Amino acid sequence: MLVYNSQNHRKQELETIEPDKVRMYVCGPTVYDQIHIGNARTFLSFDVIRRYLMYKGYEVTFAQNLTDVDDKIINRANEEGRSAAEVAEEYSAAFIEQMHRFGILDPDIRPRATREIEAMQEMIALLVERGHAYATDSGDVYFSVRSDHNYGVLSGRELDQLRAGERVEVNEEKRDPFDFALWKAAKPGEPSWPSAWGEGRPGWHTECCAMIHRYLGTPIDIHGGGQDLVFPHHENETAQAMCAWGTALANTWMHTGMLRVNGDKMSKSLGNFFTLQEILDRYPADAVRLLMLQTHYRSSLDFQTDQLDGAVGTLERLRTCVKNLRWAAEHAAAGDGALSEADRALSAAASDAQASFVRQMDDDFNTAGGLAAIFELVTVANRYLDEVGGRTATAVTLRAADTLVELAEVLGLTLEASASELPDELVELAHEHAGYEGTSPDAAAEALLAARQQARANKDWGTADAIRDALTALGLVLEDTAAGARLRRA
RNA sequence: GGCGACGUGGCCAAGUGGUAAGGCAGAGGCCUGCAAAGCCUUUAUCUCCGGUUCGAAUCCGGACGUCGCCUCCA
Repeated sequence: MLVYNSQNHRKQELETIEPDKVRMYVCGPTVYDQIHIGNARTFLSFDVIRRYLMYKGYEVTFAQNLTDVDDKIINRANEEGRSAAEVAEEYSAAFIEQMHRFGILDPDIRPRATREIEAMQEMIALLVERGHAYATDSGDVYFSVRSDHNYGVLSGRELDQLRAGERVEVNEEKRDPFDFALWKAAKPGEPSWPSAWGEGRPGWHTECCAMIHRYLGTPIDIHGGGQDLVFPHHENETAQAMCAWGTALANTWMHTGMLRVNGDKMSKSLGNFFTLQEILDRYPADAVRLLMLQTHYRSSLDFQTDQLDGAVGTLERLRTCVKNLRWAAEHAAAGDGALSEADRALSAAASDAQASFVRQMDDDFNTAGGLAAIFELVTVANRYLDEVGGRTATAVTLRAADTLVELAEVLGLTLEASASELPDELVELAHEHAGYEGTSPDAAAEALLAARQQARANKDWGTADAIRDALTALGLVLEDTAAGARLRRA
């Protein structure tokens, strides 16, 4: 399978360090606020990438950090008059909760910066020892970009070019304006840890690097993040790894495209800033997922809320198709076992969908193409149900349903909810309309459907519609199919 | 100023050399007592110009336009 490596701008055959194993790391959030849908898009992309690698049979070890000590956290804590640890804890929990809501699989390893101080200090000490970092009188430790002749390899930048149009941060202690902090001396009241360079805390670029080294070993197969992290974050990470351990940090760098909202860059000043929580409060997680996956992960994604309304219906179409297939298989008239031409066509379509899905996803995780493969099977399946009526071939029909469910699952989309129970109100309703005397909602439903069928047979449309309207009021949809009437949740 | 991405039907979006996937929305039709679900039909030569080629949305050059990064933003 081909994977685009943003370090050399090429799609390359994925060759893992260990056979059939993938070690991957994706930069997690700085936990100072609710994450927004731009963050969510990145995490979703890597969730699907991970799921697909597993689907292909790789044993994936996935690590993602929580940056729980940082300027932004400290600022927020100061504004709110509480400790940085409290702020970090609140938003760490919120992040994990929202990831669960969004259907993102938990990482195998979720290190937190504040618990990895020792590993970071070891790395910093090594960099100082090798002449790639230096401590200042203030107690900061900086990485010396000029000491690394490879600096810029990831982002394709050169220090001197950067300098041309760049305003320079005034800091007389730095040897070069682009030197970045590995360790920051603590100011009063800030969280800090003792070190050889005095009380302080780690710099952002240092965290990921040290955690990767400790938990996954370097190099890893895939390192991911948003495109905006290429420079300076990932550039700095790879520079540290190379200088500290003499190894690349990652063989493949993957970066997701930025998300915009209704045509504009998402920003608080424009008022188009959405948190994941807000969106998931308004729309089903799978609809958001479906919409995002219709765009390739490397493209910028214009997030439009009116498209989201459409995605809700699209998702329903997928689920309805699976339900209809299952229903048809259950209610199929017994046949002689021979497959008709239509049966064989459906069977072939299921195979084709599977093959096409893999072909698309093998090409740098083309989820839009993968979805197209799924929809093509949906269309064929619906046509099949339309044509054969009640004479479906059970095995073939179930296989089509299974294929849809399986492929969608690779994308993290759930097409079949666990069977939900019918509401108790049906009993009362059945008593009223059908003279039902029992207590089982299921039996009540059957009685109601039977009563309505009788009314329809008598052309008593008023009664038939009254029953259907009452069911609708309970959130149930009644559908008349070739094989009889059926109930489903709205 | 430097680095990079992109410009495909009303909207979104796949597609990197052989005559344009898919989704949403719209229109017409079919099925239905009416619905629901679904089916069928219907809308593009790919920003523009030039070049390479038997042949380009796809390669090269140019123009116009949009966007991202270069500020510890996924």
